[in-house]
Amino acid sequence: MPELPEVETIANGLRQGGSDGSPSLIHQAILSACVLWPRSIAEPAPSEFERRIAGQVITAIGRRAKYLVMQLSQDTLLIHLRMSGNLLVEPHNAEIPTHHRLLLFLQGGWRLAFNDTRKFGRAWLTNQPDQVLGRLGPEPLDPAFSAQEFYRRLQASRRQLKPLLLDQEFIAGLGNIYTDEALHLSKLHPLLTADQLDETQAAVLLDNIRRVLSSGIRHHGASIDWVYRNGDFQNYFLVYQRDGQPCRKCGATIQRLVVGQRGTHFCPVCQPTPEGGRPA
DNA sequence: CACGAGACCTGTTCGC
DNA sequence: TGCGAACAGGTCTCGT
Repeated sequence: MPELPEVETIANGLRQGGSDGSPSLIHQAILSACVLWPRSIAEPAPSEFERRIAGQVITAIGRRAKYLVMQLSQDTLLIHLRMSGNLLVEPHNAEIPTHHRLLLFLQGGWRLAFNDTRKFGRAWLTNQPDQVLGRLGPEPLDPAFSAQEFYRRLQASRRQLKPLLLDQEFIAGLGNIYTDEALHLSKLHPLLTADQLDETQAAVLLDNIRRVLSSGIRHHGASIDWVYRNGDFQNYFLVYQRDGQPCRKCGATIQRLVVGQRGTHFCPVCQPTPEGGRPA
């Protein structure tokens, strides 16, 4: 489910508290933890995770790329939601749903639950978060990340734009939805290679990456199926999962192809096939 | 270096 | 209705 805007929305919700009366998690103490699916804990071992997190206080909640970052009094708790993860604040004694993988029991009768149907998500409890986050590329919404720097990085690669933008070491936080949307707004075919872009196209692409991410955040993310249903950005998709439907810009039929084993959606008229490329 | 396939998982949807 | 295939917001590892 979650790309950058969805994780940002979740982090904001945990920081601010919910409309259902659930509290902000800032300054809350974690009384105890219960690991329900051991492989959801990347490090340390589940038993040590439970022992070590107990008694720590949540001091800050933020996001880096698609990672939720919870600063605790001694350690940092990192959570990556991967395909189907979600975080929920619930009454501590509520019935435990099937796909809950980790529970953190808090003061005041509440618990933080990590729910993850497909079990791809992971949590790290560490005092060296950079060992997990260190390889990530630039944060796209960071104003210090310049168009010139983005162009320089594109020039250094011969990879196709779609898989390159999904590579978290190249730029951190984009996923399948926002990549397809940003390429469409930029009128760039997903199979163009990075070094084919000129400086102007690079600047336009970065601008549109920021535009779709900001719009996604403004709409509290996208809710496509049963997983995460807080946002409505899905109502504004221009290409993602719109194959067979008319392009909202030109009326041509949106196409789908598979690139790097990911469904890829684009308008064949707005985003013409690159020179020498294979037609879609 | 770049790419493709397979793993990791469960659930929903689609075609016959 | 049943049943298998295809597909899903992500990332890692291995082979070519």
